Amino acid sequence: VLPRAFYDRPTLDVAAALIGKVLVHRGRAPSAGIIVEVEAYIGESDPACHAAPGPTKRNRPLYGPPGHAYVYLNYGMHCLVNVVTETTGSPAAVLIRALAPLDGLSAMRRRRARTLRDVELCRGPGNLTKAMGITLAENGVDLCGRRLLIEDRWLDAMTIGWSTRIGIRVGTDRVWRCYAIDHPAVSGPRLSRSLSEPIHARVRKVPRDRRSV
DNA sequence: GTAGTGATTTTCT
DNA sequence: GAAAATCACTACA
Repeated sequence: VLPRAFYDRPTLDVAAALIGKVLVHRGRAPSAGIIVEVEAYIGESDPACHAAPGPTKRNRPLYGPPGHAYVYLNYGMHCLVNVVTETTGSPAAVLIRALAPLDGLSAMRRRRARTLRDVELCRGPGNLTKAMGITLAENGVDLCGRRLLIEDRWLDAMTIGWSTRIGIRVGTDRVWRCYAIDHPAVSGPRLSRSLSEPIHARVRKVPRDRRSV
């Protein structure tokens, strides 16, 4: 299980290191999935970060200690889960956007739809919380506890790439989306080897010091 | 595969 | 009262 020190670092480092780690929810019906896509939201100067207006009741977990969950309701119907990074008082987090399902697939189908293929179960930030059974009840929980946590398992290496963040109207200039290249469970437009020019012109290879697994 | 549209509720102004 | 870090559905190529 990742210790608090893992989250107590620059957010982009945490984002890159999360790809290939395993999100585990031990709820009523335990489930787990490999993280394949994340986005960083950093500080009050980031217009897309919920800390942009300064401290409010809603964004309180962002200002709290690292290694806690920040779950909120988006568009009135989807729960989105973030992991809080950086030291107390420094509001930043990494949004989990997609997982490759690993354990508890039948529970995921029960919570979503029985007909879905494996790679569709946790593709998209709203979809993954539904599949994993993560709700507003998990807002603020300590990821160093036993209910909701992230594990470092012995898994195959993944090649990661970066792009601009998707699904937002502001702050689209920052290249803070990190994902496993060519993984079918990644949401949104994905790189295709068949295209001579990548869909995301801003995708680049990750620097050696940001490479994970 | 892409494009358009509506659901729905919390938060903050 | 507007906006929001989305999704599923439809139509169409």
